[in-house]
Amino acid sequence: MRMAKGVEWALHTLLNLDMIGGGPVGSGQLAEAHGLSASYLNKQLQQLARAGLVVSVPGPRGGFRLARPLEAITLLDVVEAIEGSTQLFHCTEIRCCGKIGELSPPPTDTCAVNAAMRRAEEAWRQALAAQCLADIRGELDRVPMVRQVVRTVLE
Amino acid sequence: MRMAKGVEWALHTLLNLDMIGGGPVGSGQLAEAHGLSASYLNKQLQQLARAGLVVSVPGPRGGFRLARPLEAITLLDVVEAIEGSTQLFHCTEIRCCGKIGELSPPPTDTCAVNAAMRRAEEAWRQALAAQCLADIRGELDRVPMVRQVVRTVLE
DNA sequence: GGCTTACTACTCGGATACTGCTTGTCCGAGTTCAGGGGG
DNA sequence: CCCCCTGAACTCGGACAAGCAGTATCCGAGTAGTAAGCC
Repeated sequence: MRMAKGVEWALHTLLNLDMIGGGPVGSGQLAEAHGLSASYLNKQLQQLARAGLVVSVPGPRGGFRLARPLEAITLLDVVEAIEGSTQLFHCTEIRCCGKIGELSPPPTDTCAVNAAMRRAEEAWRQALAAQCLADIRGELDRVPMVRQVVRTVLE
Repeated sequence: MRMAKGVEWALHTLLNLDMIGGGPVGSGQLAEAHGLSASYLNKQLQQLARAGLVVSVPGPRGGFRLARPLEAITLLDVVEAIEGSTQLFHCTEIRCCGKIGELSPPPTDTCAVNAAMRRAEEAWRQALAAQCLADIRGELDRVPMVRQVVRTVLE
């Protein structure tokens, strides 16, 4: 049970896009900034574009730019954009299978195991939604040099 | 990012082991109760045994039985026993790679992105640790028939 | 009749294949820009 | 001198492989129970 590596890539890339300002930046440059695979990062950026977090500009001098300020992008937005779903536990209703399932009456309520796992996941989702990327940028700005470095690398 | 199916199997099996009472039950019977693969369920039970949630009894009339009451087994115990780790996000320190990494000074603090994800996961872990299997059994007992069915199936 | 002993059947336990998803790569569609030619 | 047209280069976008963790299976090690043989 590991989160896709693309989430980490997307988070850092979104932060970089914010520091550079408004102009679109190509996936090649963004990948080079952190030594990533350009094609694969491009794939993740397409996911972000579909989710409405970035907008893609085709053609030369094109690339990706933020669709909205970091204050309006939560960790949950990014995780859902990349992973597609934040549901960790998938109930297969095994309580209805096998000998126990045959002898038991068809259940009317939701599975208690499923409900308990859902409660825990909801706490995770809320914690993800409570943190926006602007908060992380705030921590990054404690070292003032990083902003300078990003602008130098991405021109 | 899906939780392993074995977690669901383990949770239902632990609940069944509690309803049956004290005697050890073989993985074959436990699997048949929910129409699962006996060999694979056995593998999960071994993980639970290593984690100290159940004790294994070898030989004929052997099997598995609970190592402690359901009040002392949390959802976190089960998830960690099966998954091995509850760390979803793995920071690969890409901030130190590529052009940005070369130009930036070696960081002293922990990655801000990593810290934010850890905070969210901690909320999940706490929600898992706050729920014990006895709570789930309490919900199951609302339908009094299930206890009867389990005892009939597992003899 | 009671004890010992060998055997059998049944269980866990770990080593061994298979499957699906994450990861990674490649090439085509579309667009902007530049340069040359014509009016 | 200005406008139009053609070409090229660069970008995104989706289709196509490789690697790995989760899934599933099988067979061997060990033990309790049983039944036969012996004292």
